[in-house]
Amino acid sequence: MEEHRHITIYDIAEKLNLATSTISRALKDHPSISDKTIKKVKKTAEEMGFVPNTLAAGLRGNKTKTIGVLIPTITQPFLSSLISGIEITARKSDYSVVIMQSHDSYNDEVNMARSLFKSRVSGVICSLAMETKNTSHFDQFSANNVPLVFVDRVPKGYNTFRVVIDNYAAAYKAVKHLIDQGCKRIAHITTGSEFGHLYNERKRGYIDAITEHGLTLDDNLIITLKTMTYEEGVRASNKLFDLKPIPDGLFAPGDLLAVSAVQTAKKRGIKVPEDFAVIGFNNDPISEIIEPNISTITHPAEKMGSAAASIIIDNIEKRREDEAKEITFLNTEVLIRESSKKL
Amino acid sequence: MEEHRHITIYDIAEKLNLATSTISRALKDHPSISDKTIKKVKKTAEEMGFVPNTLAAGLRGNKTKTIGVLIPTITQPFLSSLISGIEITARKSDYSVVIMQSHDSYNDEVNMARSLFKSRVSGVICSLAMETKNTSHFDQFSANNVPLVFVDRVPKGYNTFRVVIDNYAAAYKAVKHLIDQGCKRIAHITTGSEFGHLYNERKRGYIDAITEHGLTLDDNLIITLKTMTYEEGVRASNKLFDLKPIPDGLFAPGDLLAVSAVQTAKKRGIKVPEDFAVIGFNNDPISEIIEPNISTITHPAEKMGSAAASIIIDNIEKRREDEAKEITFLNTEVLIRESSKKL
DNA sequence: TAAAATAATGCAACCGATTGTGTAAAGAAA
DNA sequence: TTTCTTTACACAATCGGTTGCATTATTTTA
Repeated sequence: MEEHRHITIYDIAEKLNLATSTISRALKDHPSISDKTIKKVKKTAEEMGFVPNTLAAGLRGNKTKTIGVLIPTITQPFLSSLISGIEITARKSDYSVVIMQSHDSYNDEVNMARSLFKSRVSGVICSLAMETKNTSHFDQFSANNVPLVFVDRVPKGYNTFRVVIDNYAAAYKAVKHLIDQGCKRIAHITTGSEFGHLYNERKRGYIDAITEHGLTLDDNLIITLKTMTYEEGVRASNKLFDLKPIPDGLFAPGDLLAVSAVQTAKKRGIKVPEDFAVIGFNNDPISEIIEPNISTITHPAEKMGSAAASIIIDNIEKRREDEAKEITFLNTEVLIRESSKKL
Repeated sequence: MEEHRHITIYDIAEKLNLATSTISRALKDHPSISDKTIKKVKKTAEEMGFVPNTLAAGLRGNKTKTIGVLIPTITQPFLSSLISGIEITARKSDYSVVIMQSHDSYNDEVNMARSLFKSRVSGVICSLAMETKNTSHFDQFSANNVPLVFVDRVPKGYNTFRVVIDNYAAAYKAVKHLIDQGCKRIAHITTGSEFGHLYNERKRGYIDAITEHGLTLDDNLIITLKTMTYEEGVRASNKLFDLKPIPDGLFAPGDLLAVSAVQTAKKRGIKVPEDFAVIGFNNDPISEIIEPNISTITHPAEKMGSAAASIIIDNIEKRREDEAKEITFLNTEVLIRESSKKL
């Protein structure tokens, strides 16, 4: 295991009595280099164990073939699938993926954005931290022509690419499904977030579905949580089950919450779905394992990651015009399983 | 959103009538620069919006402050927690983390290792692909003094850092616990892997615990699976439940398998833990949500990631001697929950 | 066969920060 | 005041590919 210096194109050039420019071009099949030379150079490079130095190339060309990913956390099924999609797509075009977790902290997000910028990433994919209200820390990317794609948790009124689902429509579909199953008093769990936010959109979908189908909106059936943890879900569920006539349905904007509701119901002897139908959101792995397994809304995490990565790459390679920062909507579907199937 | 060229130390140097070397040193508080100059330089850099170019620094110093992570997939709770630990620790020392997924493919792993090497990562953390028998594709790192840490799925007889748990001991403890609960015919699910592999170590622990406590080893109680999916787990469980006297306990080397067994048991009217006690492995989130919740072995994923990252960083910053490529063992504990509590 | 056109390769600047060495300026000791 | 130290900064090479332009070799056309 002796340490040996990296082989460079200079070494190859010297050995073959050629110029480094020729080596550089030969290695990437430049048309102005003869086939004979190309073959010879590649063979020698191989023999000498040449490994191109990405840094040098990146410095010269000011592009790093690296995508920065800035998300709240990677230990959530949705987000880890998202990254998986990004990574797979990036890799196909030989891009690397660097990950940073904001842990939903605004300050961390700001610092990490800076850090990504410093490392000259070729593009950035971001799902905003919960705390983030202001997105000016992303201006550095736009100002320097670094493609930026927001995914899932996107800012409003910021002119960049966005890859999202239609949260309003998805929520509407979910609630509509419960109504179709005969539910009359449908509860909802949400989180206090400003207008336009994903959870707010879902809430809007819930409200509209209720009112547009002749049901009455009951504020007592809407529980607002600060954090969407399992424990909080249990608290919320208990609150709902303490109501005089308990609700007969629940639209939870996340599967973990749905699970907590189902389990709390079971503990209190409330039958799911007969007495209490539940539909979640995301199609997390757990939703199909729990018993009864949970109806949910599919959330194409991996596809979203893939789409985001494609936008970045196409934009860099200029296969796509970068005039319009369009929004990409991906499809969601109602996945009916046991927890909501009354009929 | 006009595009503006990046500000460099040359720009600062020109503005202040100083040499770039002075700027460079001033920015990092070099002792040979006067405080006055340092202050002036930093202020100007700030004003001009200077962002250091990591690439240039990396090229010059041949170090990138980047840790490459090469793992089978990130969508497994254990591995995403591992990455989380790596990222958090790396970030504290201002290191970036690039992720690649081998998807348990040997070829992908080889290519990705190359790719990481090309991008001159400062260190590599790897959990081996299932397919991987041969680790020569990691020689390039050792040969060039790039610290390499294997985590969890580590190769045998390869002189690098390793961060692992004692799989043998953990399995032994798990089975011992079942025995303590009164189990006599304990089943085990495993996968066909060579000697020294993690699953094999767990199997060894299982076998020794059985034999050393006066129980008889029964080959029919050991099911070997190709892949450790939920569906395969159901198949394995059904096989076990088809035996004349069914086993009265199961040590599953993963929580998903344990869950599949518990649920299959319930479907067949077998009571858990009364008729069939189950203990899993990893302490995946699902294990404490499922009902009955599953006893398991804690697997300190995030700590392992943290430890691995620390080894890399300490090694680079030479805070640690890099002579001995020691093995770091992290603790595991038996987490007793409902699925195994007979007493 | 000379001139023109094309192909193949070389030269050298460049990307931006780092750092060993050299030098001028300022202060201390003689 | 002169000499010796420090202190503070400048010079210039370096990391390793990349690329515009110049030059030489080869082939085609006149």
